[in-house]
Amino acid sequence: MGRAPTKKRHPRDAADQMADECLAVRVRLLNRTLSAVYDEALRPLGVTVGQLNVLVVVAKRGPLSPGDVAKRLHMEKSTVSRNLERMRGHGWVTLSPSRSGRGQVLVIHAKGRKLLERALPLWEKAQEDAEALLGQRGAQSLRRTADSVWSRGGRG
Amino acid sequence: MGRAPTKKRHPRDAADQMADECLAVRVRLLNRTLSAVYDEALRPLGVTVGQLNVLVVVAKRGPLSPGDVAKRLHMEKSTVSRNLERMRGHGWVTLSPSRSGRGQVLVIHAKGRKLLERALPLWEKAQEDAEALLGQRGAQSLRRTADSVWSRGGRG
DNA sequence: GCCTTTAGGTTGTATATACAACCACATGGG
DNA sequence: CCCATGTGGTTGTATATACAACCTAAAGGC
Repeated sequence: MGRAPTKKRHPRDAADQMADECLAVRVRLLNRTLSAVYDEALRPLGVTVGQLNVLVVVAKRGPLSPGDVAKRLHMEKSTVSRNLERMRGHGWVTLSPSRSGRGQVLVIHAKGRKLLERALPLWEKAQEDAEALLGQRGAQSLRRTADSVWSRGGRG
Repeated sequence: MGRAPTKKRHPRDAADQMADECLAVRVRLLNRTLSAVYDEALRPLGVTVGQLNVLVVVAKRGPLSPGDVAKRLHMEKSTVSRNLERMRGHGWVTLSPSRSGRGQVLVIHAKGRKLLERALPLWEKAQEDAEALLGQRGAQSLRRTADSVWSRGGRG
């Protein structure tokens, strides 16, 4: 057994290949890193960047259903359901049964709008930090890429 | 200067600005989307892409401590601790007290190497799908950006 | 008008993640 | 030697996420 057995000739080890190329490990790293930047900035307001993003959708798209939020953000309906549960607890949004047909409607509340206003400067700071971290090009490309995935999946 | 009406009022709503520019909502979207692609592909093996990524680090970097894994992947030590707990349960790695000094050492097991081998083709399929989703340029830029963040943070 | 189908939401379970508090022990000072 | 300190890991708690199972009520078929 002095020498490397024939099997030894993997052009590259599975581990090497995944480490060098895997897109998942990279997007997950960026997710952790950037989410931490925003969450830290927003902490004084007691809101997370994920919740803020949902709030933005509700604010912009007027009365809409939880299912619509899920579609727009490509999230599981159960995830949205539980996020909204917390947000309703804070009084940022209300959920009421739809008058017309089935389903329910979300509406942003005064408290929610207030939060958006107060969050803006903190968000801007985080956004700057994030941009510095990614670099102009990285940031721009991230936006372009995400927006393309978005429209394919039907951001509408 | 020309004319665009004096935007005396909110130049743009807070919600509009965040929706149009926020990097966090975008990286989070990509994370959900890509992780789903890989997790679905890997499901037959009962491993998640996050676990696979940790396993790759252990495989490549030989015996190393949980803390080293955390540093390398920019994860919380507690997160790593619990991920490893599950992976140890599957027998993919072992954790033993370090002979020299303090701390512990992780080693990949035969089962773990086997898993890497079996995962490779499934991972390749997922990687192709992911690349198709992002586009060549998006994928390349994601790799470049993540790798730069990585080295700054000290991937070494 | 009933009954079946199905869409929209919630609940159960599990992983991933992070912050804070804690614990255990190796190390270093005296 | 023994104690003080600091590092590495685990545990407690909370959010984010997803899949599967379930529930309820609207829609449709007949």
